[in-house]
Amino acid sequence: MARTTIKDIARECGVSLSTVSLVLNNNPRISEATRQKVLESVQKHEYQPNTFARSLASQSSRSLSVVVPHLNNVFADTYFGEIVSGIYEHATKLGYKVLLEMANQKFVSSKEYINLLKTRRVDGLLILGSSVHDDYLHELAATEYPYILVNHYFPGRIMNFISADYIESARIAANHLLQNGHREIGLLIGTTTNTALDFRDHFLRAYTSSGIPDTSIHWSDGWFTEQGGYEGAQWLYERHPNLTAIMAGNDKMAIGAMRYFTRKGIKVPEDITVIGMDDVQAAEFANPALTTIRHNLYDIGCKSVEGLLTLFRKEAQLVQQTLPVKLIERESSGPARKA
Amino acid sequence: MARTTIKDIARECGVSLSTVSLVLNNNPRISEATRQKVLESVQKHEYQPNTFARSLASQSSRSLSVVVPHLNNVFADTYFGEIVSGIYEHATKLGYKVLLEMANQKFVSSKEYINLLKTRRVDGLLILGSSVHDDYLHELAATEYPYILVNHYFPGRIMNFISADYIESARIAANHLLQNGHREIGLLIGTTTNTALDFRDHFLRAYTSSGIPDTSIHWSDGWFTEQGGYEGAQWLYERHPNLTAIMAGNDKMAIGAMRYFTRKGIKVPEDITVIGMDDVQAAEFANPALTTIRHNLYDIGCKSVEGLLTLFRKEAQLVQQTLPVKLIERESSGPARKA
DNA sequence: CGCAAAACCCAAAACGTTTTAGCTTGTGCG
DNA sequence: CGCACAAGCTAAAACGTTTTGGGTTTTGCG
Repeated sequence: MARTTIKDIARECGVSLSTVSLVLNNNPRISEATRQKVLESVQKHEYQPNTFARSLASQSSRSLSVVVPHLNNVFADTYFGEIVSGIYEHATKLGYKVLLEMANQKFVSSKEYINLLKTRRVDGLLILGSSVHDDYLHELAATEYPYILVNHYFPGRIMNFISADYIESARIAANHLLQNGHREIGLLIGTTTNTALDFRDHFLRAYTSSGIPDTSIHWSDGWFTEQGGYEGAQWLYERHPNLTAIMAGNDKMAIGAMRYFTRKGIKVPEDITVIGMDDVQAAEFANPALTTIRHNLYDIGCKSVEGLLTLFRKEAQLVQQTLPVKLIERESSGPARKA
Repeated sequence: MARTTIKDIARECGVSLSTVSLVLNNNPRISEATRQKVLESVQKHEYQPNTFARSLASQSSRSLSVVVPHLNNVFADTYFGEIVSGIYEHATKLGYKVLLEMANQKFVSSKEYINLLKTRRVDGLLILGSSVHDDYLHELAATEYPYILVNHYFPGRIMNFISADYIESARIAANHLLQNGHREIGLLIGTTTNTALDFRDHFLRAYTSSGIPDTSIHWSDGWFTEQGGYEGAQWLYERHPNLTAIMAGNDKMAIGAMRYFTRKGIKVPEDITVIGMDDVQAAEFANPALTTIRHNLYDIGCKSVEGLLTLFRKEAQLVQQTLPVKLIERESSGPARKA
């Protein structure tokens, strides 16, 4: 019942352990004949190298961790889900295993983010949904360990990141709204991420540079959830009933906002335009279908794995990449209603 | 720059490696004095045992794999997401790491499901979203390795599972519809899972045993997605415009169905009732809010981890558990319209 | 044929733990 | 006082690989 080990293969083939190991690692120093012999035996016994022995000896685990934020039911969040899908599929293709981690209190206080790397449990970290308050990231950045901030960044800091272009997103969104005659806008977006802050600033800038006073842009902080969107929309609308459009920081908030308006008997898009961001799958199936800025989260996941690998291979010191975005027009946006 | 190892701790404390190891594993054979001394040194150096050395020596990894089905963007599926959340949080609490796996072609053909266990890469498998066609499961079941089918089962087979009560779900749903006067029902549910088949059979049975002929229940196969729901609703409605209710196999299908009806100008619930199953978060924020049978997926995740542990500890040979469900009435269901 | 260089393979150390049999002490009891 | 036994600790084997310096064989060439 004992597992077949490299030793069994070596014995059967009449070669040394090292030879088998070298074959398994595609080392060119082994002759084709020996290689074949070994591979056959491997096939025959369905031999699988023990990962732990391998990792122990080679000081590398060929795994990476996905670090998600500490939110309720976070894996049910499609924003993270789409990124994780990209990460998983790309990592697997490249022979890497994916571990799950959550950046909760314990993760931070026990410095698990360093320990995972120090113990070589994983070769690198892909950090999702971090916030401006995650100070531990700076400690991580000060080490030599490979990590990447996924769809977040800290302007001016030397940190690895892969992110959608939030500045371009702001421009596109503002243009779309301007072209449709919207002058009084409600901005529904949190303040816990630099991406959101960048978006807000550049959205404002786009409006003011079109000659529209920034007093026309009303802004509400809030969680990036349906609930947050619902409440934010209510807060904004009760104070500014002359709004003709809501621009939300993500699709979930937009969907929450639409829900508020529907409840109130306010029609989207006839009475008010609602625009989201990300283009998660739910956007298409929202009612009405949501106009949004597509961020291709799946692709961001893939690119992040790619970036991590360049760090593994020491092909780069710093990975900083901004990915293109585009407007997806569906049913929830239209011309501003007449006052 | 070398990591501190058990050796360093041993040297500093003037004890042997074994002693340190025993302390770390809470072995009672070590005196309190020595224990304290060692623990202090461990604290001081922020010593972390190397997981791989540990796993290699102890033949156990304290990790488990979540196996999700091979679907596009599967991690963005909130059904799986809620279960994974439960699994992750409960596993972490118990000191287990969580690895991600997808049951794709390669996973099956290369017998990865056995290899993971054989190489002790993980101690057990939690298999989500399996289908009646997943024959590899029977091979797995024939081994001694710990695994659990999550929210799925094979009636009559000796296999470990934890699942919501689909039979009770069928009864509850049927009752709700019967009480609201619905006589012509469209059943929107796949045939790829035994849970779905059980649901369908018992739903039919509940109706026929109320004296309603089974010709009043119209049924459409389909994928468990919004798209599947949309198309299924269309298919059913075009053939049977006298339907007054749609019962969907999950919330996503229900949401897809609602979308179809809204597009068609058919009002939910005034013209037609739509009921989902699972109660994922999107159900609450659907438009209108979806009436559904709550399966508490998060809890199913927790219970699955629990079950796996009883297998690890050999406290049970077989884990088979059915969890309670309940009706959540929201806005999408109501009395049948008058003919 | 002889020799240097190239090709191929191996031995052994290293990776950092767990685990168990057994070795010292110390203790209690007759 | 001597002995049995327990308590506390240790030595050493085991876990299954990778890696590298060096040894042996083969090849090519003069």
